[in-house]
Amino acid sequence: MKLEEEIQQQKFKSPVQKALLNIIYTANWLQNKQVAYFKMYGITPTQFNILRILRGQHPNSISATEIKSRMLDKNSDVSRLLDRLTAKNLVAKQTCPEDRRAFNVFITEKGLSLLASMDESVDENILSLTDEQAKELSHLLDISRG
Amino acid sequence: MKLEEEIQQQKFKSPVQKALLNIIYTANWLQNKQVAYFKMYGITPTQFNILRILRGQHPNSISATEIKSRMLDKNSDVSRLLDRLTAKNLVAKQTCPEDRRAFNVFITEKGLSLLASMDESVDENILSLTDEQAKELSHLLDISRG
DNA sequence: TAAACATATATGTTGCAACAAATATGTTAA
DNA sequence: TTAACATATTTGTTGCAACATATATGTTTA
Repeated sequence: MKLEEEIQQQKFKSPVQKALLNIIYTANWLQNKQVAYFKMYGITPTQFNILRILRGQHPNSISATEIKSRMLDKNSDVSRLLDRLTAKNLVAKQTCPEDRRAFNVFITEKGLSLLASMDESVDENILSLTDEQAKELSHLLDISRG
Repeated sequence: MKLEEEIQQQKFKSPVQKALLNIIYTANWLQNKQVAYFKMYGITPTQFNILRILRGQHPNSISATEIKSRMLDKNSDVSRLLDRLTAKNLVAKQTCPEDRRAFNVFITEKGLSLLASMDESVDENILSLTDEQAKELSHLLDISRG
């Protein structure tokens, strides 16, 4: 279904404005699907993003600042997000001996097995794109951010 | 800057998964820019979306349900969003005589002049795309939602 | 070495978002 | 015509998000 039909608007100021609305519309659509899926596992898409970042480092740990620099939403309140993940025993922290302001954060066994229990291919099955189309889309998005 | 650099991740499971992350990343990036801009006018991007929908109907009015069907985020809590806009006197409601469950919502003069005072071309200047690229991007996004 | 600055993280506050359920009105069909 | 269902919107509740500011530690430089 085209954007025009999804938001019942036939005319746009320009192709660029239409693309902007389309990005936001598509991201909301995606987000809503992801929220529904991740809810079955008791986490949010943002929390999933953090778990996946930490799994990439496993068995090493990284600081909250480094997590933030790798996150999809650079505005996230990492501190309290980690609190919630810690409360669920999905991640753990130790104060960093070299820099006592910082914490080393790592994913727990429980976090790893949560990820393992999830069908992460959902991620790929949500979007109806061929590899070629996906590459072109990523390229245009990269360009669009200047 | 490419997604790889933005989130410091070099490898992805597939081009499709990378495109998914890129959509979310770009939408967050966009959203953060818009929030900053609209804040100068005391509204949020979602509220702006509603005002623009209502301006498109002016001087007619539409119901909350119809507003929702035209919104970018189909999950919005339209009821309370309209409360907030009403409190700011940017929109107004009257109970609909034909269907007393519904309200007719319309934009006020104050709402119209707020929109007029804003430089709405920001919308178009945020994204660095040519018209051709924008069209191709919209097309790929339309496809991706299946 | 002490003051100024930078960095890492936490917290107080306010308001918005999400979910479920309620209310109120309208429509349909036995 | 009344019970069952559908639709339009509101509201209670809970928790998260955003913003500014605080705290604590580390680094630099006069």
